Amino acid sequence: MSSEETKPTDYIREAVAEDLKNGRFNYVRTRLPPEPNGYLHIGHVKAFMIDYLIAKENNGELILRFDDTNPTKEETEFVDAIMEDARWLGIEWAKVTYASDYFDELYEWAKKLVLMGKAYVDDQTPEEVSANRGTFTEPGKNSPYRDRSVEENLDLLERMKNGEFPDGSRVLRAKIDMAHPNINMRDPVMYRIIHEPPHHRTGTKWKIYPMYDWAHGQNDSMEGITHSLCSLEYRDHRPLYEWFPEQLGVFKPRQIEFARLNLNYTVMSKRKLRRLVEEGYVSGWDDPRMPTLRGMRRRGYPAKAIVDFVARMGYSTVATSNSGVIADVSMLEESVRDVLNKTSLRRMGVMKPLKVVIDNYPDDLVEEMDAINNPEDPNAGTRKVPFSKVVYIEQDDFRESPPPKYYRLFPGNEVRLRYAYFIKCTHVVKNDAGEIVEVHVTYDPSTRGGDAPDGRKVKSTIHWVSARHAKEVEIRMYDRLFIKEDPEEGEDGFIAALNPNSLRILTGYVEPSLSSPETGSQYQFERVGYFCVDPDTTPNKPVFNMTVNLKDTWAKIEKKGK
RNA sequence: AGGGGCGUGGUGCAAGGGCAGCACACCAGCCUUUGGAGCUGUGGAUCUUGGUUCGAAUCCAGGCGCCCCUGCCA
Repeated sequence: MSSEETKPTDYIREAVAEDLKNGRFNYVRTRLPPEPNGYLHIGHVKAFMIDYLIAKENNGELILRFDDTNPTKEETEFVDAIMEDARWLGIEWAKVTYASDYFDELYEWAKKLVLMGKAYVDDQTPEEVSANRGTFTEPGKNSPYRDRSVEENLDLLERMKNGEFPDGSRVLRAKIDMAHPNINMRDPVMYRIIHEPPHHRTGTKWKIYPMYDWAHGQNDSMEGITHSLCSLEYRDHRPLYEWFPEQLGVFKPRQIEFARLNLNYTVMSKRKLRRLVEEGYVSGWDDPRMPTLRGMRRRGYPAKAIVDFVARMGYSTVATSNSGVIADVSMLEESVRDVLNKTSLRRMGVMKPLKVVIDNYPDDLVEEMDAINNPEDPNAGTRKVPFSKVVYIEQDDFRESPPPKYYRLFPGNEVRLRYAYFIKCTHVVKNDAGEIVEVHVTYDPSTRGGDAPDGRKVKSTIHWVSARHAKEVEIRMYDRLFIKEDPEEGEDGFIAALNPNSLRILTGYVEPSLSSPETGSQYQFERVGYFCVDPDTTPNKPVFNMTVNLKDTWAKIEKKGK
């Protein structure tokens, strides 16, 4: 119906449609192959969404298959975490499988290859294997064990499997072409020996484990995956991906690659994220500054915003950096604002309080002002906000001597306190250090609610909180984690590029309707930004995370003036 | 250097022989009880050289540039 509903199209969807049309496949099945060794981050979402959507749009199904082929790296805890994050995004799958489910069958297929003379056991040391692989410009050398008899290969492979040989002593290799210009085709390793630790699912049953190229493609085939979507760096593996099922005479899925998603001002590599956590630069994997889904969720990014962002980004085969593309975080932030603007309840909260005394307001009077909960959503209704003689306003909303184009409060100027009254500044009170501690104003009683009966206008409306009704809260203001657009460059460079001000903790005041907020709930603090209630909240002390600020036109003007 | 991939405003994507368009960013204005939201408008791009063609971002050739590949990681 609306233009938003027009189906996005791209070369991947086109390829799938074509395969269906010309009969290469008569159904669609995709797979999500995360390795359970880390938490999901925004970069993963791109792959998750295309796999999910391609299946969904074609009435097909998605299989979530954990790629657990290396017991030295994988942990069960990540299996649950990955599923939880994927569900949060709204991804649905037909079933969950594990590469390890297919270890037996895969082993049979390997023996078949040995029988065909297409695979052999190599006794070279890892160093020899590496040295004999050749270089980009020189061909590799055949292993001296390359032409063993089928019987010997079968026997050795069986004994490898049974744990008769130590780690690293032998591997099973595909027999392809040691002179192939594509290094992946130079007799790639299929199985290596790993005794410890036990596998998280198969325990100590296996002493050999399949390599990615051997396991992944064959698992795709076994599961009847039609479209195996992966990132650009696997382009070079495609000949091998196709070679195995070709030899075996089994079902051949189609692999299609796309550019990975990176964001500027952040790092995405597992290793670097881990360092941030382990060395305490952030509070954990769910630190609101992390590009992990857990971090973004805690920060208050709606799943929909992340999904929208990735959809807006599109798919391509452009490789700007690290097999992918570097998106501008402002696009993500705009998606977040887009969603939150429509859904968030408005509240008033003061981040950096400045005391304002309304000299002509009765000392003990308290009035209840009507405030709109969400101008974007009439159904959200209104609420009462208490008003009294002393209020807090934002320090930024007052200047003793206003710069050009400053419309807010300054001596002699009249502004509106949102939903309350017009006030006019008369004078300020300073402490010994010369800092302004109180601003004195008078109010116009006829402007209750915020409109002047005489029709006069004010150029500015500012937010406020009644001092005696205010609830003190902790406010965590976030900024980008890194000061450099590309902190990835260099090994240690990213630590040096950390933004020292990525977290600032403030003590602010919020209106009483927020005195015991529910963890996870989201609000817009008017004129400031979107905030969500952090799990660190206690009944005594609510903690708010700034999800994203509102666009700040004044800040822009001011910056330009300097 | 060998193989593979890719070059469209600042960023991310469209257009696939026929007026280079969208989103974000940027700039100007309108509107406003959020300097928010919304609305209107401006500026800015086809890596380069040559070829094919009435016509090229698109097809061809050369050049240049960027990304990936020499794990018993995925």
